[in-house]
Amino acid sequence: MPSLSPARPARKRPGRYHHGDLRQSLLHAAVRTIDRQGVEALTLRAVGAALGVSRTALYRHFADKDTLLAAVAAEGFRTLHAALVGAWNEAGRGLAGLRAQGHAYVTFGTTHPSHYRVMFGGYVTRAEKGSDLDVAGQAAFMALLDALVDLQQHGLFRRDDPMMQARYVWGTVHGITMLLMAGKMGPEPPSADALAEYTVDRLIGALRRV
Amino acid sequence: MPSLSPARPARKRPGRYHHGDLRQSLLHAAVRTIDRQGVEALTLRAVGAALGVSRTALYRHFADKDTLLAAVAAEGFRTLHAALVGAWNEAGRGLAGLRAQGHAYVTFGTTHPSHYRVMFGGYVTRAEKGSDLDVAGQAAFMALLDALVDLQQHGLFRRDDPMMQARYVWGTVHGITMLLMAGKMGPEPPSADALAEYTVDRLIGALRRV
DNA sequence: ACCTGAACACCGTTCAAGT
DNA sequence: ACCTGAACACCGTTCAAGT
Repeated sequence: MPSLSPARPARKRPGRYHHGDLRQSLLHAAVRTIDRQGVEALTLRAVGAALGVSRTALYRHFADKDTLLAAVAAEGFRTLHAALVGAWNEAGRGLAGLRAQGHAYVTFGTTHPSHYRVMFGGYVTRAEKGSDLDVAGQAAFMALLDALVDLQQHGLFRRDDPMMQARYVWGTVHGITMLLMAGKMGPEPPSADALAEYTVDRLIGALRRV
Repeated sequence: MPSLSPARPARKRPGRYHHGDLRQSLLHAAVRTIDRQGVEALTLRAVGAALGVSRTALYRHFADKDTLLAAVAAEGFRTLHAALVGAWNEAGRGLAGLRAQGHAYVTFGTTHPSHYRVMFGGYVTRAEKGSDLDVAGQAAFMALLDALVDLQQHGLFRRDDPMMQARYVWGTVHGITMLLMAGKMGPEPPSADALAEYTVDRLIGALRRV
């Protein structure tokens, strides 16, 4: 599982010419900046400066700012995917597995709000089909879809179109997570856990075999 | 119901000194630009130019760009509020009323994607309590909350915390709307109406009195 | 291959000055 | 009260040049 709050990436030693693994360092530096100051505040100049590298060095590794953000989003989806698969298996699959996925999803969002906003905030405008980002996003979605199919096959969930079920569940946890992060859950918002608990309860009620 | 796609706002007559209702015109010009080119592409310079006015004239009416966007978001919430109240009443309240609200919500988002993104995309960073934006957002939320309380009182919905129910329902339709708008509903996404229909069906199933 | 520094075409915002 | 024009401190991106 890729780390989302990496240790400080190495600065270039002033004398040396090559940085080393600049691409990976650029990614980490961008993530750090976003985590601390938000997506809007991210400037390529600051990223370069944090690594002791010129502001144009980045263009050797990313076509532009959008591509850098796409890489951040892809990393986020990979981490989310790992969290969902882990939750499902560690909870022993079944209804408990889906509950665990629901909690894992909300927790991922609230503990990595900046990553989450890059993933879903529309900052990445060109998500080409087959791209790293596209593949990572699909994989995360599949972790949920697989769980729902499993529940259907065990006769626990209603047997309608699994894709439609997955869209519904994903939309629900996504919306809850977004509103919670945006502070739009009212003046005295419930905790992330309480909200996730209520959400999972209702979701299961909505999809249970009748 | 305030219009979200206003007619072209009047340009200043070159000779004249005063523009007239500049504040309203600025707002309309901003909305037009956002609808056509997205939030990222909105520049104060372009807004001024569209009205035949200097780019700093805006600062007489809005403290800064953030305040302008907050006004756009507030206008969006007022329109959404009107749509939700209208849907509820025109459908004759009850379960049909809630179904209509669900459709109205998704329709509002998909037909005004740019507005929707300003409202929920985190572009407005300072939503002060008691501000125009805050009040408009609360009012829209109340339209949903009122509907749920009504359904509870008629014995149709389970009698748990109405606020929690409202958060859940809002989160669900919000998430569905966002993912649909962002093109994250898969390679062959269902129509907005089909998605809204499925969503409303499941929501009612989740909240029905047992 | 990889990095640099100057340059270009943009931004939001401030401010003294005009009417 | 309302608007202007120049100026300031920023951006992302390009490109010829260096190692």
